[in-house]
Amino acid sequence: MIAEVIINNNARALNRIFDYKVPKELETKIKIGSRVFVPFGNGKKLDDGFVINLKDKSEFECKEIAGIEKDSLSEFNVNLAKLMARKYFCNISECIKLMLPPGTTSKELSNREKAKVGNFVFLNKDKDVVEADIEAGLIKSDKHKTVLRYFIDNNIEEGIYISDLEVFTGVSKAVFKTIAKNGYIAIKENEMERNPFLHKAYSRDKKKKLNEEQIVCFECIKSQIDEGRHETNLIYGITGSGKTEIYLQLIEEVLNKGKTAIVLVPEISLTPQMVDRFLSRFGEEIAVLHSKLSSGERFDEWNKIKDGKAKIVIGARSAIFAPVSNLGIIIIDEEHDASYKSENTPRYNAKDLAYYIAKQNNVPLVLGSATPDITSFYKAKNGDIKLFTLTKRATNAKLPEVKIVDLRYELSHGNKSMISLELQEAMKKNLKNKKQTILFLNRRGYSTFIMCRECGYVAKCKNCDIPLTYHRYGNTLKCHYCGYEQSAISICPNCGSNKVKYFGTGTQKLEDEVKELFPGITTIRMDIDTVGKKNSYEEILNSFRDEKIDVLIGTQMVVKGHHFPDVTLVGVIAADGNLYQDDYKAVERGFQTLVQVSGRSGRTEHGDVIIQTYNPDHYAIIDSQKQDYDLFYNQEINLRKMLNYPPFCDIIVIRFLGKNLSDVKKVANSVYSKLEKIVSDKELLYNPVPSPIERIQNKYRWRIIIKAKLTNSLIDKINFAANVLDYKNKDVSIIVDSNPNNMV
DNA sequence: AGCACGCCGACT
DNA sequence: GTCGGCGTGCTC
Repeated sequence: MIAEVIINNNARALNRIFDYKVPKELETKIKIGSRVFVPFGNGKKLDDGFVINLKDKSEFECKEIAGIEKDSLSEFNVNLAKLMARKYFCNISECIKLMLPPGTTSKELSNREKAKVGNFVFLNKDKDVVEADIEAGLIKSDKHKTVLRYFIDNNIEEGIYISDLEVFTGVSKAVFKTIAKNGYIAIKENEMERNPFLHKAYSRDKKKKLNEEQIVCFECIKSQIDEGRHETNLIYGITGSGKTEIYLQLIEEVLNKGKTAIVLVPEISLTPQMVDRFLSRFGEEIAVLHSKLSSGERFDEWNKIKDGKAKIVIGARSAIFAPVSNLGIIIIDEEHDASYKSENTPRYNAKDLAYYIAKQNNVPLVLGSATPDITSFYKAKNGDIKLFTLTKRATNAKLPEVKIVDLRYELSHGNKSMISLELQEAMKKNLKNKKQTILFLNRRGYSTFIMCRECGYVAKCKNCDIPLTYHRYGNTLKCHYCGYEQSAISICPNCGSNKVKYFGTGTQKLEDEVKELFPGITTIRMDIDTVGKKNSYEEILNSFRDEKIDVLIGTQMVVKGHHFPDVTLVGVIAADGNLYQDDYKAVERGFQTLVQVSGRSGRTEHGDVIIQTYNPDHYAIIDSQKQDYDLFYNQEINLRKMLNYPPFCDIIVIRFLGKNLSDVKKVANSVYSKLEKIVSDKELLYNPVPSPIERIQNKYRWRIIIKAKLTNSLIDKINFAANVLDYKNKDVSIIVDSNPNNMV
């Protein structure tokens, strides 16, 4: 018996099959999807790999499989990984990794199996004490220090699996015993199953009565569940129209049939409040997968699913790979959200995969949004997916009143502030009524542009082609792409003049301006600079609500989720930022953001929204003022058709990155000339050009764009022309991405 | 990716 | 002489 094995390695050159003999004693155990270790190359160490096929003979002289590991993959997942590798231009092993228990894919794991006995390690002394002892030189062994530092640096409070600790620190169990003897750590057997909800009190919530629109939708999808039939459904319903209640009742149907459910939500809306909603309906039958879980927690959740203890999985994008058995439904909430598309290898789109998985399993896929993805809505209009429209709000709240302020007028009438007179008045009124205000500005920092007015010099990052942003805290200039930092300048490094001026407004300056305009008010700022630590996103929003802070100032982060009953005014400081980007999705995203941020105002009583813009005539702005998605859709889809953008084709971006500009150009041109010879005239191929930001982190970036349906034949052509192995001596990486979120 | 092989220059 | 730089090629 011969096994076809994929080596677990990201190297492009190893993305192919290697044949191995299956030893007699493993013949009954081995199957497609088995994780095995095999001798590979000249190294004495065994590599790990995955069996993707079994056959009788091989044309090669084969080595023998050395052993089989406990983790394995389903045959379904093997096929999914193959399909993904092809469609997303990456290695099969990179796709398989998404489907394995988290934290089990690193190389040194061959002895993991016996280590997985459930021993937990805890820090036994106060962090400060341990830190002080290290500083004082009381702990001499480097290994001891490594282990203790690991606890301190990663803030591990609830203990960690002993096997994980071995892997993460590279220190063996024997050493842990010594450290335990010295009293710094404690090793406890099977102390507990960590449960992220352990300390959470939740109340049981009864199901709500559905209105007529909801019933139509529910019954139709229920019939798909009953009949074991795949169908893609789009629930298009304004905020508060009760989409979640439909999800909950559909899940109940699925559970009654002994099946399981996957619910995908955008990472940012995976909040305790959101999870509470599911918890209070279904109790602890749910597993939650998101980026804030520690590796141990993540591993626990994964096993809860695998063992069938959890029947409902809620998670961000990668939860689509959760190891559920007997799947009954897939739900994707806020389906328009950009986070469903991965911007790292494998650059998969969870929505496409959900469609494939649901179809293969004969279960319904449910998409929900108040502002659906243009492509989804197009498919719904065409009848490819079923459309359900919810127009009635469950609560009686009315939509807020939205006003547009023309910033050109403000400027010409001498108002240099970023806050228009109209917004100032509205804020004044709101403050007087003791209500809360949210100000949205998608630029962080203090000043966003630093220029010498004598010679025109602009302060730019030394690693990227990007102007630096001034941050008042620390008096530094920062690059928002690579994180480069330097101290602020007052004298031009080019001409020596002192006429260096700081232009542009970020959230920090806006906060200052607000405080100046309204002395004595309380403000809180939310952007990457204030949201860093675990949970602090939640903390900021909680203190905004609970401490009744007057004004919340934030970037994109303030747009989503959260009911703030006392917010009756939302101000959008500059709505234009994104509308004219070199990106076909920019306008769609701009519209969605404006509608969503407007939705923060007046959740329980009358609310106002003021949108400031230099382009008051832009349809995205006008339509968001009217909060009219259908109108926006009609204009946008016409434009997409005219310009031949998705959904009428796919946009495939081939990126070339490298330290040496001429090599980057050379490779791009060479790939282009290969493509030129093989693409059909329906596949529009564009010349290699520099990316909008030509250099980031000292790497030059060029790109080729193809506008065409990404068919299997086009995939083959691209794989042929953009083969990295042809150029490996040039040190240029080639990344292929279809329908990316942004084109930078 | 890692590792060996092999072909060159520069040192105890 | 031989140590070690890294370009090339292979892994069932």
